Amino acid sequence: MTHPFQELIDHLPANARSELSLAKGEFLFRQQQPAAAIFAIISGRIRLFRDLPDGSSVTLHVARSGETFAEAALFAENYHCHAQAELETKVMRLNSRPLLEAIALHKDLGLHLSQILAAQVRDMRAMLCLRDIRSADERLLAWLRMKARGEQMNVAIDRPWAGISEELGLTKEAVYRSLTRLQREGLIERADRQGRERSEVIRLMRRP
Amino acid sequence: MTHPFQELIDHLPANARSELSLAKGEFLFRQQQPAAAIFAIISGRIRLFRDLPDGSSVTLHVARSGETFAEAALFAENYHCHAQAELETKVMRLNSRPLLEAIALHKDLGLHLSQILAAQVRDMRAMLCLRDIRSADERLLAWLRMKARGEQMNVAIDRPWAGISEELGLTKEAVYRSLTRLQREGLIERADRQGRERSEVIRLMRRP
DNA sequence: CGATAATTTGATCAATATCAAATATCGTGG
DNA sequence: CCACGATATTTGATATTGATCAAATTATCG
Repeated sequence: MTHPFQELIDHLPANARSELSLAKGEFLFRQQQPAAAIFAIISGRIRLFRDLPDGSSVTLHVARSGETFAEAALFAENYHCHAQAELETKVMRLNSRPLLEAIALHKDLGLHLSQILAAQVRDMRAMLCLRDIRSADERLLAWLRMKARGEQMNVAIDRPWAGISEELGLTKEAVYRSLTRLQREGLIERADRQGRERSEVIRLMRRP
Repeated sequence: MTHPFQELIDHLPANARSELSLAKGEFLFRQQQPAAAIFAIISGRIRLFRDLPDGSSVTLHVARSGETFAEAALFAENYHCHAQAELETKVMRLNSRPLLEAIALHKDLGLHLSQILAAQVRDMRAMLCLRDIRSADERLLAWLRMKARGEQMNVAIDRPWAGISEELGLTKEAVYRSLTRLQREGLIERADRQGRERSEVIRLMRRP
């Protein structure tokens, strides 16, 4: 798995990064603790949440395999939330200090970091936009359109629909049913279903 | 209105920025057109959407007053979507060239840009997280908790609930009803309702 | 004071969540 | 290669909730 940060990582001294393993329930860092690194998930899942003065807490993010998190910690004195492993989890740790030094030295890196973050902003805005679509069919269709590549408007589905459903903010049942409806209405075609590559391709049909 | 980009803007030569007025329906830029600037909305609303090979289109974002957009255009050859004013709209335009030059010169600016973007990423992740909460009451409560400041857990509401409802992905009716339910259950208190400052304060009650 | 926008309450409906269960597929070890 | 368990996909029945449409009330601003 190659992270968006890969190029940054490659320009860092070896001692700037390390790999950590966390048991389920273990904390990667705690709210208030001095911020010293940002992270990328290799495998597993980390929940970020904040304790509030009234004793309650709010979840701010659940980071999954391949994702980075705590980027804002680069610019903060302390972490503003807890990071707890929800599963046995492996993360890559990038120390702020050498990262900032590398950026100061090599100004392309700073821009590159901005580029990575700008892409994330763009993608997340699109996901938020999707969430504004109330109808399951329309939301799924919009998601497929965003993912579609090429003149053919094909979308390769490379992971279980259950995960995609979560991303869409729908239950898996709702998504499966939408898929059948969209297919029945001729808006999509499903192919390669049986392939041993455990992958499926959705083709969007020309029909604005 | 002070943008997050303000500090960046202050470090730019005057000719790097300009203010544009768009009529309702007018395009700020078009998909495929060479990318030459990023923008911040002064007033009005801009919809970003992409045309797809099959003739359909998807909305990627609706940027509102105070927001910036097209940041990724800094790093792209061409715009990857259209930007169209949904209302009469004023935007601040920041030309990519001088912006990139200023960053190359003054490396703090690059970091500062990263910082702005990292904050946006953090905030948007939190908003996405909110959307995963299905119950209107819970979602609103979580939003209030995120916004709450200080030991007192007060939230200043400085704009109509209709706008907040949209941000939450709920209708205004749903939000008003949630507010009364939460109040009835003693989870929140509403104060300063009548104030001529047209603002209201929600106080979260200690009750984890 | 009148006009406009914001807040509130009500009734109804449609859609998705939920719970349950059947079928299909995949991966693995024998 | 096959059997078996785990995971993924699919379909069904039902309930809940928020969307929608409507309308009343209240606040805000000239």
